[in-house]
Amino acid sequence: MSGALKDAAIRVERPTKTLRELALDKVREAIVNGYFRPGDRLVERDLCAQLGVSRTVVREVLRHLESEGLVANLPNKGPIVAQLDIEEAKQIYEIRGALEGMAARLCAERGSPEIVAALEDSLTGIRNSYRDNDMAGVLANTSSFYQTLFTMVDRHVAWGVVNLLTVRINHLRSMTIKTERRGIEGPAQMAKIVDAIRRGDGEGAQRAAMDHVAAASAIAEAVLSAQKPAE
Amino acid sequence: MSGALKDAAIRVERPTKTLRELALDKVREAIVNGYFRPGDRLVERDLCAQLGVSRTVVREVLRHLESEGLVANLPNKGPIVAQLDIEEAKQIYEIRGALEGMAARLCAERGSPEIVAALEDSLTGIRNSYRDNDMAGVLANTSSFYQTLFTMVDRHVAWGVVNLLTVRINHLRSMTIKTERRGIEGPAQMAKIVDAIRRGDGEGAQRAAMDHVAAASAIAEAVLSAQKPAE
DNA sequence: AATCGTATTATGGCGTACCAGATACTGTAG
DNA sequence: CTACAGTATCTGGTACGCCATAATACGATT
Repeated sequence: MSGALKDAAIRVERPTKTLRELALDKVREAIVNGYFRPGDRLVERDLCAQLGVSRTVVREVLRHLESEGLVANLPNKGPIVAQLDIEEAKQIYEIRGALEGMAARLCAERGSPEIVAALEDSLTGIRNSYRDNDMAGVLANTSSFYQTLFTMVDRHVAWGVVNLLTVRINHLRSMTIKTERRGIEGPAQMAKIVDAIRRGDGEGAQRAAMDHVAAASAIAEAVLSAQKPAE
Repeated sequence: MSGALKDAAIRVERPTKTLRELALDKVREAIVNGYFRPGDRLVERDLCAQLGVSRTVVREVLRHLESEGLVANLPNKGPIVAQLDIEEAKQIYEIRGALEGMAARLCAERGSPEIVAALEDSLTGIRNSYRDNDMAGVLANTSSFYQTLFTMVDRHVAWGVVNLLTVRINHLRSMTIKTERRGIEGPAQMAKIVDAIRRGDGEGAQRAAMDHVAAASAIAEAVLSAQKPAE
């Protein structure tokens, strides 16, 4: 074990990203940023030109995004950017609630001060970002908040699932955090989670986490249904 | 709307499975059936020959399986069949517990007799399959039991997540159901879920579902740790 | 003989060209 | 103005080739 760690420390960390991974990130970014809009067709050969890579790479990227749920494939028509159905979004929030609630409960039952400290770090990061109007910072710190929630109790698989689902609602997230009062209520709800964890109150931590997600879900639903008629 | 339905009814249901999907199913089957063992290298050109398709297709299939977690990609080495780590398996069972518990609770709160009827159908199917020693039937009926649990309350996304995770532990499942007494205890636990749903007892249904998964997890852990030294 | 450097091989990563089938568009003839 | 045929577009799929890298085998030098 310690030997393996020593090796890992010495290992020359060559950024051996394959072209495919780079392209994957680019396209995913383009989708979540809204450069490609939901319903847009993703023409393989056009993507080749825009990305400067071959069809082989583009096709693999499209397959990957398809299995992530960001891209849908119409038979004999080709891939399009997946539409985010409001029903689906609600389900994704519900699942996140279940899993984040579970993780919060586990954190509370673990009763480790490091967890509380790490969570509070992220939380002050969120507050500062809100104060500076740095929305990217809010997202990043929120993400790291949940990451510690999951990984401090070694729930990497659940964290992976949450991430997988989150990319599908990413542009929703960037809209909900801009909502009025979210800069106050969001951190307050998260502080409740941290408080319950500090008290070792598993039940309360779970409920607080689920409440927080439920609030986000409600905002997302409002945003989405307000936006729907405009399309 | 009715026009669309009529069209759908008339539509000639051509099995428009693309070659890629066929190959995907074949390889996935081969992995979960144990034809490819965990740790085996999956050499692209060999797979081309065995499947009778081109490298492009094989590569897309490998990417897909990679994002399903069935295949791992070693940098500069290539794809291998993913090893199922015991820790990961436990986490998968835990997530299933959370989601299936959620679905069971929703079913109970819905209070619809159709749900109970459908679940009992699957349950008798499981009992009959156990009686006939038809293990494939057990798996199929168990799957349909959970499918109704999720889809009758329109939780298709959660059902997708559960399916995604389940393929990774599929060979575990086929071992746990063969365990002694599982033919009695398994259906009994599931009957408890159905009972709670019939009573409209959401809390009880959730707990029963989580108990059932926990039991499966414990058996899987025993099987896996007994098997580990042999490797 | 041991070690170091080099050639070979296996394999994945990537690109290009080509064909078939489906679909959407377009222009022409009746 | 309509119907039909032809055409362009696009994906699905295949074949082939090139390059980079890792591992292994082999040979040369000290």
